[in-house]
Amino acid sequence: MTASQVIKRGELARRSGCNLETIRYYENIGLLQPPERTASGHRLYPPGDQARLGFILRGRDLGFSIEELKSLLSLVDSHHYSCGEVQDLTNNHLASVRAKIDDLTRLERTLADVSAHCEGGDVPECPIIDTLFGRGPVARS
Amino acid sequence: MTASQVIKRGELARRSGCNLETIRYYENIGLLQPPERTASGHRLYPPGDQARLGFILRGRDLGFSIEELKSLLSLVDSHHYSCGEVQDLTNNHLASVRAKIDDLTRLERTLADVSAHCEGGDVPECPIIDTLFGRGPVARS
DNA sequence: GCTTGAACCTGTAGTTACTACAGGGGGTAC
DNA sequence: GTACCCCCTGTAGTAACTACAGGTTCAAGC
Repeated sequence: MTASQVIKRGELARRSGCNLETIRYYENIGLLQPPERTASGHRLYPPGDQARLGFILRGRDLGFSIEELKSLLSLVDSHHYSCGEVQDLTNNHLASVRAKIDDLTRLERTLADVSAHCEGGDVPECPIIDTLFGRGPVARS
Repeated sequence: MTASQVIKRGELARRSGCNLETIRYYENIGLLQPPERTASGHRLYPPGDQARLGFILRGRDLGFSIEELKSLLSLVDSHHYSCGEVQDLTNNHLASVRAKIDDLTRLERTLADVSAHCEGGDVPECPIIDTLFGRGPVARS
């Protein structure tokens, strides 16, 4: 961990693949601590901050919300979290992902069903439009 | 279609199950036409408007975006749409729903995997945290 | 030493699809 | 007449960014 590992915002964005503005946004909402600055005000990120941003980005990739990540990071910051607490948060999140998949799967079946009833082509009657007007075979859930 | 079928916004909200404010929102963004008003400015919705709101709500239930519904409604309003155009819009939407399901399913597998590696309990080492820090077995996609 | 251009700084507005609120007017029942 | 609900308007808040305007600062080349 030498001084050469301290980088500015642009370089952090490049290395992490994160949008430049998003880094500032994460600082504004308290997900990233305000880093040290140069005399002229440029932000300087040590390796610890780089790892923390990586944590956040992987968490977002896994669909954790900002609030969930705040909870996870405050556990990490406390240095005395238990594996059970982390697993609870993860399992709650997993349950909501599964619920979303179920919703979308039902949606997909309905859409496929309604589209299958449609002959396409140039006719001016359309069972999809009928469905949306509540006249068709597929009702609003 | 008698005059008694003309209703005010609150009644339309109750009958449709739509939030009161949402009706005004749909008018603001051009999904619903500005209705007739009483002398004192209260909105009056005839059955046609009630059916149109039903169309919009069923469309939203099926996951169509506001922009997609604008396209569908402008087809309907043109009175010379073809079934094929409607089916194209529906199939595009269906494809994006399926893509979302695929994304979430991959997510679900990763989360289930990472949670399964975690023993829970009071130990201070956690494979979920390790994963998020990029030290674990599950990499960022 | 000077110039150029990229990188950085700030605050603010836009995105989606609503939802909620403040502050006021209208309608009706008692 | 007064209580109370409904309706009106404009505006701000939500999630998670992204983009922009308008202004410094840095680093390289001459």
